Amino acid sequence: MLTDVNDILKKNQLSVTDSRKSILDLFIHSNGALAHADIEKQTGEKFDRVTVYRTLQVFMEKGIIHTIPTSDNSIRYALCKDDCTGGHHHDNHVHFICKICGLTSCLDSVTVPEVRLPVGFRPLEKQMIVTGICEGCQ
Amino acid sequence: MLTDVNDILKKNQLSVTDSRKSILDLFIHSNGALAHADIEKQTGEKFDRVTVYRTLQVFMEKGIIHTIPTSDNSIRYALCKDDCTGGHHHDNHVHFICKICGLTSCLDSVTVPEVRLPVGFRPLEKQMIVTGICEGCQ
DNA sequence: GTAACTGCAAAATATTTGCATCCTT
DNA sequence: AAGGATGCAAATATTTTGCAGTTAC
Repeated sequence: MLTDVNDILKKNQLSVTDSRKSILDLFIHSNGALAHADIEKQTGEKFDRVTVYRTLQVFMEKGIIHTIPTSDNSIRYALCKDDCTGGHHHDNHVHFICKICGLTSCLDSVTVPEVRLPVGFRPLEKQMIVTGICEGCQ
Repeated sequence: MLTDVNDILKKNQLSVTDSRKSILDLFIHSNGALAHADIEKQTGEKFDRVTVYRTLQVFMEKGIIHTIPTSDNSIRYALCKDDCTGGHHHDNHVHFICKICGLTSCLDSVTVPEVRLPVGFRPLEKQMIVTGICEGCQ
């Protein structure tokens, strides 16, 4: 997996700018998923709120990050693996949300199991979110 | 399962009011999950937006409804089964979202499968959301 | 009658859009 | 130099809060 932000941006035909570098770097060095607010704070509010929105949007379109929906309306974003390109997400891993510290992590080693749907429903993508208590909060 | 709105409200120690009756009735007679906006429209905008917020909140606290998170930030609500009481949700069914018509349904007959998490993660609840094409849109 | 619920107004928050300026290539 | 990205201002949308009047019990 590419870890140099410049390479990742170039590979995705994005011009290399300050905000994109910083935000991408944040994702690479963070061990959990990030909410919009986290990104603003952790970049020291150096970038305009609007820039953060647009950067996240572009990263989503390019398949660099994906969203993790949560039941409390707070969307979080996390890095995709290499095989997610051009908005086609194959993130077949389980997401874990800690009830105590709120840490939202991708359990890359845990694949979402298959399920058998009732007749008439054709599945295309599946997501699984487990909430509980994480390593650090035990 | 109780289907009379008055009974459900009383059983949950809620006073029986117009808005609560109408909104609960909506849930009972709708075959998919509802977003805030759906509820406003389908009640003919008879109730204040704020009342809808507060009603949903109370229904959530009482375990009458639960949320279904979606990746596009649009939370939807659906009726809980009987065994969800006092905010403790045991909705172990899979949720399905149709890519075409947007219908969000609870597949009550499909249970969320077990997964084995890495050491250190203690699971408490799990959710599974499958997106695809529903019966009507095939 | 009293406590709880509603609607209105308004505050607070979140998201989107347009446009002039600046930066990357 | 040209196209794209950013920041600012402002429009729009969403959610929350306070309070006075109304309704359920």
